Amino acid sequence: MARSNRTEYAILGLLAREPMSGYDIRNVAEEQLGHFWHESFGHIYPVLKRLHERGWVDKRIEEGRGGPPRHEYSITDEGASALRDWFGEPIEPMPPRNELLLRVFLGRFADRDDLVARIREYRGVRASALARFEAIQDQIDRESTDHPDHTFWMLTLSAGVHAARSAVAWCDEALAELEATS
Amino acid sequence: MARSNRTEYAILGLLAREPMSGYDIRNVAEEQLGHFWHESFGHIYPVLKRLHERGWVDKRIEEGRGGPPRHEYSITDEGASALRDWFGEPIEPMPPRNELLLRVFLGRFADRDDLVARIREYRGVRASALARFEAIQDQIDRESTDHPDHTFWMLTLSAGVHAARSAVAWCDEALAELEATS
DNA sequence: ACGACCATGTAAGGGGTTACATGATTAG
DNA sequence: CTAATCATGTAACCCCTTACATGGTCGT
Repeated sequence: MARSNRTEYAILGLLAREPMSGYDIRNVAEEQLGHFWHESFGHIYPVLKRLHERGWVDKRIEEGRGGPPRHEYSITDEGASALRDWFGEPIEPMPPRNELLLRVFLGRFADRDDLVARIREYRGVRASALARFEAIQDQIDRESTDHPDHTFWMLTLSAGVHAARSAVAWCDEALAELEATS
Repeated sequence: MARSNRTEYAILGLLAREPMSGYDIRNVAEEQLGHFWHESFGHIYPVLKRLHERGWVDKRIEEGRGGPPRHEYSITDEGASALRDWFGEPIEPMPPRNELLLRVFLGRFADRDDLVARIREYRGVRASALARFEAIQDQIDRESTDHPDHTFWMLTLSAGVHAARSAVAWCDEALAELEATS
């Protein structure tokens, strides 16, 4: 039941870096956390409200700028302390749900061509992710080696590279196997 | 909104292998799909009911055996056809949610020791998974090379091995990095 | 004029987990 | 005697996504 709310801490963490609006949070999440995290508007706004009620974030409203007023949120001391505590807690693993592997496992009931097509699709996605990660690695290394987040960015990128490389390797192995025994 | 119901096909696929009860499905899922898929009782029973109403599975009730009667489900022709169709559909990727990487990304706000502890925990989990997968690979190769599912089992296991190996490699890299700049 | 971007939020609803309720059989 | 296994199912509940509602500004 408890199912700790990971979105709360994701948002809190982003606000620890700099004050932002819900809209900004969404964009930052997409651009910078995109390969390992996701947040949608429909969830961000209610969570932000909750965080505010709890006193973990402050809210400042920018009025008079056409369209709805912008709500800028910033982390409070209480929020920062909650964030620090969170890092101390063990991570409860998510129950796995890998649909590609489910299909492969049940592959006996599939048309061989369908199976191959799915793996090829997946290989394409992962190969282009790999190229993207490597490009960003180069870029960050050229531009911002002294940023306080540098080490952490590089580590998450490296995780992406490792995962994508092994995914591509597995796809190649699987495709070879399935095409050999076609 | 659609959000195709992956549980339906997981269950259907297991019933395609052999007729089973909800209880059996849970056990098979845990033992054989455990490393890439998960199902809980609270979800299996309602889905099974839905599948039956839709005519994708048949139900046979074994009465008089102490405790609640056992419901044995088997796939119908309609169900088998729906399953085959499913393999033809592209896989809609799940939005990613990797809490360890989220924490690493926000690592600037963490105690270094907490971060290291989380990565070590994760490394332990993945390293023991790796050992388990390799043991099962050996076992299957010794015992059931002629099983109709052999190729597919080996492919899912190999995916597990690839993923676990790359996870362990990343952890070692990350730990070295974090301990060097402590 | 039109689309992209800025910006907030609500409503509906599905998918899935956990806890609860119930109870017989079997192995140690 | 007790714990594990067999076996079904419901209720509560949360997390999160998608779709909808609304509208101003800016670039082309």
